Amino acid sequence: MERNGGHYTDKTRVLDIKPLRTLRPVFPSGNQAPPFVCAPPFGPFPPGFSSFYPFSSSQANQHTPDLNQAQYPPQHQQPQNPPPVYQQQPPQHASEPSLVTPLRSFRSPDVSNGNAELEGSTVKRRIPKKRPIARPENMNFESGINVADRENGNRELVLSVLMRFDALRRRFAQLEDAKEAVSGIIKRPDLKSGSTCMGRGVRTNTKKRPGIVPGVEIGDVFFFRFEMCLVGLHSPSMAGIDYLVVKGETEEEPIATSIVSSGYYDNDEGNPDVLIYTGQGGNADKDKQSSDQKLERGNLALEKSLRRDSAVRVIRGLKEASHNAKMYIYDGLYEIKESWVEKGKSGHNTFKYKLVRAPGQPPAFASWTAIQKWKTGVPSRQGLILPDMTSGVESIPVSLVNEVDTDNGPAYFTYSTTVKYSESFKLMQPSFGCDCANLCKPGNLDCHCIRKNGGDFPYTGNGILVSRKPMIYECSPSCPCSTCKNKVTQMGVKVRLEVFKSANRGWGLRSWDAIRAGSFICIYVGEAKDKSKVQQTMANDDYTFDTTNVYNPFKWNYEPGLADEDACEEMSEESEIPLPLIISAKNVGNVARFMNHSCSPNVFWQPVSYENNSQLFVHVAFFAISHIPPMTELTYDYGVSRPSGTQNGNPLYGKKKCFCGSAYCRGSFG
DNA sequence: GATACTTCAATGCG
DNA sequence: CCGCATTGAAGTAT
Repeated sequence: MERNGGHYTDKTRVLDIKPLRTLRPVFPSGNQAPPFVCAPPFGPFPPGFSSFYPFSSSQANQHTPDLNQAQYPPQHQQPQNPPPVYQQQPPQHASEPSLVTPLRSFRSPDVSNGNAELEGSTVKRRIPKKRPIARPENMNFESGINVADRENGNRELVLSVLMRFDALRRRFAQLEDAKEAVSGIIKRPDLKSGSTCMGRGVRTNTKKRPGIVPGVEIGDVFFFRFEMCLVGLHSPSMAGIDYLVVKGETEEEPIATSIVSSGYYDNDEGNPDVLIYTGQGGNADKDKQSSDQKLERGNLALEKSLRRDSAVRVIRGLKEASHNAKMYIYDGLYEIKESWVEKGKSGHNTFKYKLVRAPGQPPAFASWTAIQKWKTGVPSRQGLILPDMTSGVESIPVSLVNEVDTDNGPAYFTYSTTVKYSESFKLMQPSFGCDCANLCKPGNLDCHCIRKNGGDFPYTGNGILVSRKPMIYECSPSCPCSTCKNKVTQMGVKVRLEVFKSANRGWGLRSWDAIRAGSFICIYVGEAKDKSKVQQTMANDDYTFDTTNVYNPFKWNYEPGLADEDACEEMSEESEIPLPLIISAKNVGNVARFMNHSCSPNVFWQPVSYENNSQLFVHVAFFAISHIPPMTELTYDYGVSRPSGTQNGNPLYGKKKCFCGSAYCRGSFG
């Protein structure tokens, strides 16, 4: 039950800066990509690292020691006056050619080997394929998860399993999308990925148990039933009741461990701590009439749990009214208070169970219901300063909220959704889009834009990024493919965000909506400049994104050893930008300027380029690393600025003290 | 151990 | 945007 706010490392020791463990230059020479060794794919997570921290400000305040802000001013903060005025800037169009001066060129893509190379990028990132064809008989796949950890997990492992599942699922979805409908085999990428992970031992908490599951935290969100199977939260792939047979006084009897409430039956919306749950079975099937439910299996288990006062885990299935997003949120332990039999809609008997949430648990489902109400405006969000700090520039409002002190907003800046390019970014060469008629179909290798991505369509059908890459090429506004899905980062923010005052790190960014792994969040807006032509002091400003920083590499993509197709070669995931780019959001920016640093981030940045008016632009786009529960602060790794030329393999230290609170905190950043 | 059965999934089609 | 049919895999029961 310990959330990250409750357990801080001793910040007085921050001065004693540790070496940055796995830091590597972002442009390593040679083929040094580490072989996959089954470490957690995205930097280790501390066992208690966390997730859902709804209404965190008040809770955090209770537990957070004074972190001596006078001595270590929070990152990112500008002088607080004058009062905030969020002047909006009209969307920038091609009518301002002098401002929209593009980047230097890319070499025309080398389509022959399916790999677009950037000019000025001297390092060829392709890693020679060493793996044999990934067939079960000649594969020697090891999950890297030992027997003990597979039985009883931990936070790090749970997050790792979820990431590996979803990376594989996205890849299967990508492969399916690319096939013609006739030969498409992978109709259910979730099942395919899930059963692959099961078979290869990419799972944890296989020991079934009632109560707490190690590494799974209240408020965790899931988007597929299989995700809950793999981490041992709820093992049936479809059924709603999970149970376990234990020794009773006289004979063996089942007790319930967890239930999924999909909202299929009517739920009492009144009190989020109470759940009336309907037993299983009795439903009409294609060759079966509906019938009375029987006191067996899950129904019997719930009855026995009631007798034994044994609490069950409850997972709430949620459907957001606005769009079709279905998801699950783990809402902790409930006690079964009573049971009865009731006539269902079909006139047959159904079992009913009244469950009441155990006290003392952090809110999860209750927070979600509260957020749904905020969206209607009644009651309004507590601590609201501005309902939309973008003044309508974003299609979805961005709230400005302060629940911790009297600060009424960050310093003045101009909100914009488009990057301003300075004169120094002249394209040396024109660039071309594709000539697809209506939309660019995945798998269509005649599409120039798809070929620039190495033959892969970078996003799944619902706009989720499949893999990290040195560069993503999107279709451009001037491509004729008007309804094309390869324009994800050009369509603006799609999640309901809020800028909030954090307890110890100034303003931060978080989302009212749950965010799926791989979802686009926003781009980094500001004034883009060639760093080599800018004074050093400018580059050191707060509110600056610097692509030349040294970033901690991490593994996010699917593992070729898990995908059962042989064509995959392991590509570098690390970003590759053709010139030292800095983006200053000091005067002009968007929500990205409020995202804080963390050494265990939940967001990564990815270079994305697309052409406009025959000129190529590079953007820094942010995507979710893992599923992010509502109200969890969004953070990315700021990296460490590179001292000019004097690196010599010595560990690099950031200039700012880090307050991310992660057990894997490097101590500094920036 | 094989195999049948159960199951509040997820998708795509009309 | 929906209702419906289709396909589905783990775990349990036989």
